[in-house]
Amino acid sequence: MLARRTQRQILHTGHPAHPALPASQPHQIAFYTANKEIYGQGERASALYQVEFGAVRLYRLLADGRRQISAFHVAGEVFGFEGDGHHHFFAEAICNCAVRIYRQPLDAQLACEMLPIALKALVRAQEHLLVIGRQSAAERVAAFLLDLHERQGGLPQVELAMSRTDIGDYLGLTIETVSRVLSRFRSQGYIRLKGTRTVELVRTEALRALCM
Amino acid sequence: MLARRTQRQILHTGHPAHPALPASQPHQIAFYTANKEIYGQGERASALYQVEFGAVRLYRLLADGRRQISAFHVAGEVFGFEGDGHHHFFAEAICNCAVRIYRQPLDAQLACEMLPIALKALVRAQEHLLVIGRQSAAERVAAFLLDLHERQGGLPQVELAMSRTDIGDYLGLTIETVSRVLSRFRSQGYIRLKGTRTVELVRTEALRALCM
DNA sequence: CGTAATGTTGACAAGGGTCAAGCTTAGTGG
DNA sequence: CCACTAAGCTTGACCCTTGTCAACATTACG
Repeated sequence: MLARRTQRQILHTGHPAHPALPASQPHQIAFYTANKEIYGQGERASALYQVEFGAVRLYRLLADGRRQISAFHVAGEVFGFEGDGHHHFFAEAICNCAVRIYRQPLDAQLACEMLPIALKALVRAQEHLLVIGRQSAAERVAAFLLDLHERQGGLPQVELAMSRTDIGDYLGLTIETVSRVLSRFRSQGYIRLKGTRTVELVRTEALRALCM
Repeated sequence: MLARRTQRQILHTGHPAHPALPASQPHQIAFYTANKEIYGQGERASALYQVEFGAVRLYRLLADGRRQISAFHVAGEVFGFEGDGHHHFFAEAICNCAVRIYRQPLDAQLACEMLPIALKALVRAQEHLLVIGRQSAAERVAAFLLDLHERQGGLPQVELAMSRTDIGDYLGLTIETVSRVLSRFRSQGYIRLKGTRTVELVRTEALRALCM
């Protein structure tokens, strides 16, 4: 059903499934199919977005098409605050997903709510700089798997919403390198691959030791 | 004189040389000599810092000593907001420098002032991810020189406050690679080196073309 | 002026990128 | 329900950029 939608759909609701921004006014939910743009670089930033279900990627492009994904966002997470009134990044749906949109003036109360979210995003971005700037391919992939692992509640089964291309563009690697590292982790018994998008972490401590 | 100080010095003043945080209470200025720690990872975060003169580096370390500098801050810039009450990074003086320290409770007014600063830092960090994740050594160094160039008001002479080691740790490169790229830029006529810490940008447009 | 820290350059090695071929999976239509 | 196709993924061979190690040069400082 969702896969057939080519336009985004808007509907109104007052019952968020995840903790909503407390200061929130009436808001909308928008649905997007895989790879649909949520907003584009340079567009006027006029709202905050909270993922209801599915997953979203934020990225930037170089002139020749090289892409860096700066963050993935999953259910409950907020994105789209970008300061000076214009988006500096692209936001796209990774898979079919729903996004709650908050349009409201930036007042003191909203600033108080946004600040901790923005600071958390800042810490995440700066930690990611360490991963990309100073860690090897294996360390990056291990850190990525462990990050998803934690965000999915610590279950051994980790579901990858994103393609190898997305993972590569997030970690500053090529898809071939990502694939090779995953294959090596499997042959080392660190993980089991159940289909290309499901990873079972078998030796979590070994992965953790890798990226200390 | 300053170089002789081994402890930081505190003094009080009410006349900032740069735009201060408007909501500021009485505050202090602290002096640091080169390589002195301003705060450490894990320390309780209880203040905001504004560079009065000199330059500061923020960084993180891996267990084996690999270092990633996430940002340099120069006169007028604010740093040290880190959300959940603890610093996630180290802050150190690059050279002799003075830092204005604001200690005050986080209220709505302060949140309103901090939000745009935090968002700007976030955008900078995410842009830096693109540089480190997807650009070659030459592109990274070019982007770095142009960034300093702009922050120093567009003068052709760019003063490097930091060592090659710092530049390497900021760009995710080794000092040897940084040095080689600078030498190549010089032999290509893109820059002139007047001592190791002064770079004159001769063909700015060539550098700009490099990192598009 | 001498010493230590910092920076440069060269030779070599290795990690990861590129290109290409083949394999899997999911989606489509007969 | 199966076969076909296209997209996504894996694997191999090769190469290039950058890292490593080492020697030397330069600068800063006592």
